[in-house]
Amino acid sequence: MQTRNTVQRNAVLHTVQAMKNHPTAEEIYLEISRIHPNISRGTVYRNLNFLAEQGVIQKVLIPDAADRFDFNISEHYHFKCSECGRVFDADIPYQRNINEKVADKHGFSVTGHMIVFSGICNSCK
Amino acid sequence: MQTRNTVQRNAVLHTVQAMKNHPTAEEIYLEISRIHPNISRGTVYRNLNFLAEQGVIQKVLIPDAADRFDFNISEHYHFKCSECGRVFDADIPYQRNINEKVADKHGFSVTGHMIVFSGICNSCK
DNA sequence: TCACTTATCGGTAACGGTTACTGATTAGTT
DNA sequence: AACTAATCAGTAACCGTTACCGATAAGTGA
Repeated sequence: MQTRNTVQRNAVLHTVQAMKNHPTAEEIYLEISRIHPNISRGTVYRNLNFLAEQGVIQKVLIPDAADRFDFNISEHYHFKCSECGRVFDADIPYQRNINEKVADKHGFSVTGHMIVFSGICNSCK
Repeated sequence: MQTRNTVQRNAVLHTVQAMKNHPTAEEIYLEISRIHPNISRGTVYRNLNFLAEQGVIQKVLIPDAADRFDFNISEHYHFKCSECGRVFDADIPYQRNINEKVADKHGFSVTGHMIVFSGICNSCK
């Protein structure tokens, strides 16, 4: 199956790369709509998942909230403000060793982990 | 506001404490239905949230899946099998220090964090 | 022991976020 | 330029969960 370079797909990619605030699919849709008023939510969702699948962007799963999308595809963690709901990067080193600890303890084959911190962000306190 | 000791609330509590597999609300509902066939899903959800709010049980948020409920209210981590979707405890020490690292780095007031490991469980590999 | 109040109930509708379906387009090949 | 199938816009359906409603029953106080 060949993949195509559509204006919609490019718009989704460039919008994610331009928005550096871990936007939700809806926020990305609203942003793109300003330039492509006819784009469909379904198209945005489809391409976000496609691009994340390809590894060009990253899908960030936030508990109890809509998924976020990140131009930064490196392994890193996030902080969610319980007041305003905004998501920020948590710049601490990736804890690669804890994967092995869990693997050793339980025998699972551990492929990765995610960490989400919670608390109050600077502008909320 | 007084709180009441209803048969439904007790059934929800005891069922969570009896099921040690991080059940979802639906699984708890199905289990209780065997003894209380008329209980409503809404009642199960309401009481699960109530009991979690009280700290009697723990709500475990799993990305991209239904919430789980845990009789074990201590701080601990979880592993989700990407094959069968089951959730297991990940018995490694609670990393209390990383909260401070994030707080120091960003200035946020960090109240906690969650870690979810992913990979393949023993019965799936 | 019996009202009385109101927390909680069962049943169902609505919600938010996301995916699946449809027939119509359109990108990339030949 | 013609062709084919990936992708589109639009909309319906999905899943997990919460909100609503009139009915029920748990705990008080007389």
